[in-house]
Amino acid sequence: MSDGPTITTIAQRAGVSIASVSRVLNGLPTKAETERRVMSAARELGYVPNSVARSLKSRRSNQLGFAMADIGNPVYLAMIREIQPVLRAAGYRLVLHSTNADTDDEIDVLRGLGERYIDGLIMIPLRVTGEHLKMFAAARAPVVVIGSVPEGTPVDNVRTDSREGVRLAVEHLHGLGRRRIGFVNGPLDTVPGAARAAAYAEAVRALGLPHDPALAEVGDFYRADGARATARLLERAPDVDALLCANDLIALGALDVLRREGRRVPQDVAVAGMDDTDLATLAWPPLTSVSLGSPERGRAAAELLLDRLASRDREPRVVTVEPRLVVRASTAGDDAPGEPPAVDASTVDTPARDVSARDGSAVGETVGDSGREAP
Amino acid sequence: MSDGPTITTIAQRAGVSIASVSRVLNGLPTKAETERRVMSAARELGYVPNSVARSLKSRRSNQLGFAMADIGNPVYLAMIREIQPVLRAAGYRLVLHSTNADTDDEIDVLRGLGERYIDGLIMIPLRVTGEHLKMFAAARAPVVVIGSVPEGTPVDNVRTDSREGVRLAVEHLHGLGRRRIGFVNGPLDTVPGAARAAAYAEAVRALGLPHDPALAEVGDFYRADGARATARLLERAPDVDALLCANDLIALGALDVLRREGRRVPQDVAVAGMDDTDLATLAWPPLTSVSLGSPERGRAAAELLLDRLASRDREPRVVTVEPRLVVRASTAGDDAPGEPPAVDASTVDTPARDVSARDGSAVGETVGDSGREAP
DNA sequence: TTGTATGCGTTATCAC
DNA sequence: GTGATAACGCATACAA
Repeated sequence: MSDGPTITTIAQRAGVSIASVSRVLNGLPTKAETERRVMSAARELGYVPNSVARSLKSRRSNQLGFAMADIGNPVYLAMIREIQPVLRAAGYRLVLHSTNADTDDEIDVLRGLGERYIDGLIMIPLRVTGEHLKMFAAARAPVVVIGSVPEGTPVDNVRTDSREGVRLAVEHLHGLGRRRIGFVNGPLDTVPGAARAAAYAEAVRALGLPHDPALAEVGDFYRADGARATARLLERAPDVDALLCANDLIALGALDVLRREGRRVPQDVAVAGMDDTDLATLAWPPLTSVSLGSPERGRAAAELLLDRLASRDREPRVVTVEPRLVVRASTAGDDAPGEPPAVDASTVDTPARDVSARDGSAVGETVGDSGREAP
Repeated sequence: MSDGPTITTIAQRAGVSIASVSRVLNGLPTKAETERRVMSAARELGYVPNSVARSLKSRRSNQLGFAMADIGNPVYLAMIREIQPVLRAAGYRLVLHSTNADTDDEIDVLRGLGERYIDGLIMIPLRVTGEHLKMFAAARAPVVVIGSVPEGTPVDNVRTDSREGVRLAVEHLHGLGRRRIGFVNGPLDTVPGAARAAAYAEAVRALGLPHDPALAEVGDFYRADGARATARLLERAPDVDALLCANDLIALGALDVLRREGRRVPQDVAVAGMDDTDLATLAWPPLTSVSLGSPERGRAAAELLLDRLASRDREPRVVTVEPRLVVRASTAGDDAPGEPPAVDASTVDTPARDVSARDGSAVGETVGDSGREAP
């Protein structure tokens, strides 16, 4: 319960100076006898170096931050799963920031870089404002942004081509003979929302389908919002035969509504999501989804950040992850283990894929034999 | 790009001493003129206080840790979603530790408390060894354990009664007329694995069902392992008419296998999981699951930790969260929105529940503070 | 090889 | 009120 031992404590106990203690602890050349005495004193005292003091001296916190809108979103989770081990292997701890997609919160996190409690940051802003750009430029530590930023922004950047992703999905649905392809989007003032809206319009036009505003609906990137938006869309355009959803959560909401209304998926309405999260394989029917390479983006971001920390003064880099279409039963239409239709530039996922390979559950709980609580 | 301004920089610029700067910055009484000059200098320089130096002085890092086996597990995710906002509201940052259920890693994290980079820790050990107990006793910062620990362990503790949870599920299945109730468990050398195995045996015995070892199978707490274990069980006991799975991931694996083998759920085999994660509402059919109150446990742990930080020298507390049975179609058998069978001490979940609402779930509050342990 | 002394950026305790 | 100055715990340049 005492106030943890310091190198001073050790020095006294070993009868040497604190400098010697520090040297031994850092593996610098020392006389064997000194080393022995220091080490045994340290062991006896249960010495653990104070990382705060060390950080103050070294100007490195050995911590890196990850800031996203909401930990609950499986997309971010997929990224964290990749990011964490990479950073950890490099000796960094991970500090989590949930910003609620709030711009002020994000700016605060960026300003927080000045506090020096993290050596760098991976951030996923849903909206990129002028203030963001100002903070990126003034950032006091390396920042890697996942998502698109304007050319010339002085940050490393990992992006995906969601326009191409939308095109893959729309063409897939079109290739299945669908002609009334609806789009359920998230907020248009977000980067992905705006990009996907534009991409949808473009893809539809490229296929020569008539432009019908009734086919596009906006909600938010959550399941319940997706359900509501889908309901509105169905009311306005009852003849839709396909739905592209701007992410998997929205698609789940769409499935909820379609089931409730008795429309068969995919026979009556084919449904596709985006992000290809674990949810896609869990949904029923399994959800066709555009993979935007979330794990890859997470890993790439982590590696960019580590590279940047190793050499500060190189040009900002941009890594682009190609989208892939992963076809499942929600559009393929065939439950039998036969071959789903071949799709250009796409990948076909096996239903047996273990989406939760790394998930170990079994959270602690009351021990069996002593399950009784003390009264 | 320069090396961030410090109070010294400000002092020079404002023509005052660093002490005055510190006072102004901390809102201590100062002459208006001094305050004005300091503030404007600080603003012009874009000063941000160095949290490391501040921590060294104050001996507080304003960071708290959360250590679990794997961030990818939806159970832990549910907890983090509750923990993060609570800690944040109290001014703490969250440092994440993924231990891979490795005892050595867990011990390392506990030892890390000596490094003072976190002021406290919430930990979920899958196995509790003697070394754990030793480290709990020697911990240099408050620790809250989610999961059971032996009586008298000097940590605050949040637990759930999974014995009762297993009983609820088994009785529910029995109440549906099932008499060949199988159990697919995780490793028996884990705390939850051991507890649930014992609870299953006891529940079956209490119902007067014959003890049949063929009905219990052990795998691991993952979907793929659950599938394999279920396959083995089905081969050994083809006549099972119900399956209780030790967590939701295992249950998903069981559903995979049952579907593959053409057994209808729940008509041929009723399936229930445990943990009531988001996965349960996504599965098809929606999965009956024993809620062990993960969000509540997370929140309770966070609050216990904050309380402890506020007053170090009170008795360790134990919070127990009561399990609830959440009945869905995988056992209720009826897809129509009719009334599922009434179950004692249970809750019926609506299919429309939004699993991604940030404020987690419509789960009712069942935190039962069992009060202090008898010392 | 070892010890002394200094600084990392703050806060806090003194005198003035 | 304000300004030197001493910690906080560690690493290191320099002297011995």
